[in-house]
Amino acid sequence: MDDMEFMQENESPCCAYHHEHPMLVEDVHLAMPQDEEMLHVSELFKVLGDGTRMRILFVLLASEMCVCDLSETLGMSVSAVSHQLRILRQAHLVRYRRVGKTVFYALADDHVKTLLSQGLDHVRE
Amino acid sequence: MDDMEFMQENESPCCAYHHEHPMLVEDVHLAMPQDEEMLHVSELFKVLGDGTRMRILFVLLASEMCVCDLSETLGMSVSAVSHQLRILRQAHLVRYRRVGKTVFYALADDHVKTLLSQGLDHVRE
DNA sequence: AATACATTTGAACAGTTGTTCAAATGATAG
DNA sequence: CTATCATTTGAACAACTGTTCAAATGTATT
Repeated sequence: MDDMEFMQENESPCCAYHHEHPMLVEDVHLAMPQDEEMLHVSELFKVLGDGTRMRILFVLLASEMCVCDLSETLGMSVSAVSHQLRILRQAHLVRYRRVGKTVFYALADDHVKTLLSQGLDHVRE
Repeated sequence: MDDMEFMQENESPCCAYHHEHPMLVEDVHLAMPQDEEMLHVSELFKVLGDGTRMRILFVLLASEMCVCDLSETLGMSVSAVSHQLRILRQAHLVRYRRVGKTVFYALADDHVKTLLSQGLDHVRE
């Protein structure tokens, strides 16, 4: 019955199991990363969460490539590919180097490879 | 000069480095996962790519929780949380169990924990 | 049954996203 | 400097997404 008292102290009890452990909600808040950091993580995944960008990354996993070859490999316009490369660049998922008029793109680092294979593992599980 | 001949055989050369290795585009296609599989991966990441869903997952990383406590912890309406839980369920990122009127949600498996910490690692790097 | 509770669902709306098309860079060669 | 090539950028548009609100489930209690 002490527990019931505890539960009624809270402003908005919402179910019989509300705050099963009375401090749970507060504890969870303390254990969680900061909101800002979680939002950064979700922004990273949002960039990975597009079919075109994912296909670009898997192409680059196989080989560094210039924009026009990417365009041909994916069967999309150069412009569409370039727009997506911009988003991948901003998320630090790819790096690029310029050689004359041509720009070659590649995966930024091994971290990206890990994310891709993690994703594959999950859907193949 | 043999290389140049090779390059000119291709229908749409697009830059001086087009098909630097003539078979590159074909090779890449062979090395890549099937399109359908890559799209599955991007759908997984798309689900992870939302701030609300990411916060839900980090709460559940700390503790299994009922919908109303999730709602309170996140400062959002029960309805909004439930809509997002549905999406997380469909992606097999969470599981749930019913106890009376209450429904408790938890992370589906350790695979999800790995994805979350991978994401954190990447943004903290 | 009737009521209350916890959650889910559907429709609607504003806000976001990806592609296309046309125009603008940046780089090289003549 | 002009022309050409590879890429980037901006604006516009249709398609999609997340929240809200109201109504509908499902579950236990009386």
